[in-house]
Amino acid sequence: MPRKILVTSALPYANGAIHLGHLVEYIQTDIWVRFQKMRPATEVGECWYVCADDTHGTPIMLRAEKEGITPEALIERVHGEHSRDFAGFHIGFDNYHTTHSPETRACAEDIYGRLKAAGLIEVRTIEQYYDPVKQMFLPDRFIKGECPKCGAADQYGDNCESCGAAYTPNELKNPYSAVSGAKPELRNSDHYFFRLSDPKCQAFLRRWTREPGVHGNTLQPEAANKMQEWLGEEGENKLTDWDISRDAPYFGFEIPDAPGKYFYVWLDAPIGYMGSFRNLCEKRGLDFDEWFKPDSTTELYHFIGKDILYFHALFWPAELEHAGYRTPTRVFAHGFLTVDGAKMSKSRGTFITAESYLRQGLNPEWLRYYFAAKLTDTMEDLDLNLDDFIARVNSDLVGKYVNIASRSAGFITKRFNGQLTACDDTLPALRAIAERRATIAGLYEAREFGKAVREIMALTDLANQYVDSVKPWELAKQEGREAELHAACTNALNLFRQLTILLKPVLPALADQVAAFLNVAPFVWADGADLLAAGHAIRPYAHLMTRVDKKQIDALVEANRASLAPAATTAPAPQRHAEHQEKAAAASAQAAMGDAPHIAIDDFMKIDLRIARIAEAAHVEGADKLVRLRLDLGPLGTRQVFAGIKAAYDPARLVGRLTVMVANLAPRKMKFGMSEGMVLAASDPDGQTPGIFLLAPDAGAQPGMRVK
RNA sequence: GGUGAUGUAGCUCAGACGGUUAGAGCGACGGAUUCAUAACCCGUAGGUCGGCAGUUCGAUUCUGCCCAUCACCA
Repeated sequence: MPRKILVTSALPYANGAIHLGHLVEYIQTDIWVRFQKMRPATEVGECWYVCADDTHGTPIMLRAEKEGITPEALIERVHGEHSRDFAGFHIGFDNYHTTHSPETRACAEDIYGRLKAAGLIEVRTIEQYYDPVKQMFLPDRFIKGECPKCGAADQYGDNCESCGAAYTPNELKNPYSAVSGAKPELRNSDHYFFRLSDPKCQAFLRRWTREPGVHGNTLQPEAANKMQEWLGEEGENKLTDWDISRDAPYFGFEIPDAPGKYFYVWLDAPIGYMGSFRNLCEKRGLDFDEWFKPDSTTELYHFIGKDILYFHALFWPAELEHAGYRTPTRVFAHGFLTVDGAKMSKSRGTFITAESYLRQGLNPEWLRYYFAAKLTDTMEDLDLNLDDFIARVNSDLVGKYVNIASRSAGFITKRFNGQLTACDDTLPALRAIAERRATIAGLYEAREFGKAVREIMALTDLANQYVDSVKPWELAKQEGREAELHAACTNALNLFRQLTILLKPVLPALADQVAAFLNVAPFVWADGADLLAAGHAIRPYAHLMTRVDKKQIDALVEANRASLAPAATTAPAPQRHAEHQEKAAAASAQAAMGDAPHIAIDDFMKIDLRIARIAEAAHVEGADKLVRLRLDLGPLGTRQVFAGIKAAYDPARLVGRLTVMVANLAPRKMKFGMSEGMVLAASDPDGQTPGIFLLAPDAGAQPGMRVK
């Protein structure tokens, strides 16, 4: 029976631009889907690729408000932007829908209803902070205050970034709303929970996460390990119930039997896959139930980033299972993108948007090829090294692959009227390709694109070696060797055609150009079994791909560096999914509020800042971030201080340095000993610019001097 | 803080159920060539396989600890 395959990529949040980090996933998925679609119909009967914009939640609501438009208008605009960007990179969705759709609403209500009928929905009253000015309940991320453990100011409602303590928002001291700045009030509210802690959910997940499956394990080994951590040991019941409702005002779907309550954005995001597919079914006359009934023989694959494994490997399969639907066949998690070895950074210009890449005139297939060359089936991060990118694309794609056509087509056109002769099917290079085709297909299927590309490039080298061995340019100068020249160039073009078929999942547009140049129909995988017939006429060769110019990359980086300067408010958030967006939106809401209120000089004078000489510095065994310092304050004696600067400073290099410390901070007992003060260091609160920078006085300052 | 993953030539990455000389591509260097938007072909140099300790006849490959990077959870 031919396989029937449904594939999804994670839904991008409708609150920001598509960037290169997103594209890793869409390109990975698209390559896999295009490979499946090239397979013979006897093997893969149908393959559908659906996605949608993730449109709900507080961040969308607040963003729209700030822009002075309705959420609907915002998400419609962003849908247009996202669709344009994806099309630009040849992401071939069969349907790109939105979660704010009748189909997704119907699916969400249906799943909710079935879970409720199964006894897995529970209503509980929870106490939550309410913003009296904004008249809304505040998500944890939108509440800030002082850490109950260490007293650090401006910490989020869930954990302290200063000391790492975890707590609930109710424990924060002097809380304030990150939206309005108002002092929030605790109010009761009924919330709806999905009872993930129910024994049947636990049992199901324990089984599902380890399922071998007909088509392979549901999860990659590393991901399965991760799940073990969340599930805990047998009988440990570590899972807790999941709060799936939010109070009005909220942009989303109102829960059917609960006025004023809305489905939490993360509930309807995965359901958006279903909604998008249901919409496709209506357009194409497909049978939705065949794909989603519990015993469906169709295959369902989700490509996701490793950050959202939690939602796709716990909540989502549990929801589907207990609502009486099929569960995902497999979930494929990939790693994150770094640029030149570091997180994408706006200040360095490596936070590159899809739009800017295309607008600078860079070829999208360069990036598709580069990502393909580095993609594996694991969750490892992937590095876009810009110099490597230039070298790899220029060398592999232009220098090796395209060059084969470029160096042989001219002779065919000029000397043989565009007509080919018979291809030598005993050619070793051709044989090698025939031999490796099945292996390469297996690598595509297994999402080992890097290995597939390496195989294909080795074959490409063989093709160039062949051309070099027959030396068409010499044959061309000799009388009576026309037949040899004709055969050599015909062979080379056949090799080129074969390689193009192998590369088509990665380079779909280029492959279509090649098909047009060779005057044949668009390629499918099975075309690799044939050769071009003698007498077949090709079209004149036009260069297929230009080289990357370093200047283009420099311009791209420059464009992205400049674009964020004007307003932090419109810059896209670094993370893409709702959960993270809340934090990002809260941060920008905070920034928009303006500076903290002034303090009096007396307040400042309370802080006893002193020049200190670092007398000793040592690693703290077992601590991730701390360095133990012994500070010499001259006449004031010495102090032991633990400083969270390990990431940026090697203790050996600190000894002897002068810095500034808070000398009258209350001593604090830490796991590793007493900390009797605090050294001053600068860092970017948003974490966009990495690094910690210790303060240092100008020459002449002496230990113990007061700083004011 | 806990957990999972990663750390191999200048760069990007393979690989090794532990076993004589650790691989590829790019880059560098040398040669050859000129059909091809200087591409291609042949060759050379480059690594104490993150650090320390242990298991072993033998470890880069196994174990432990440490360091660094990434992610998630709390």
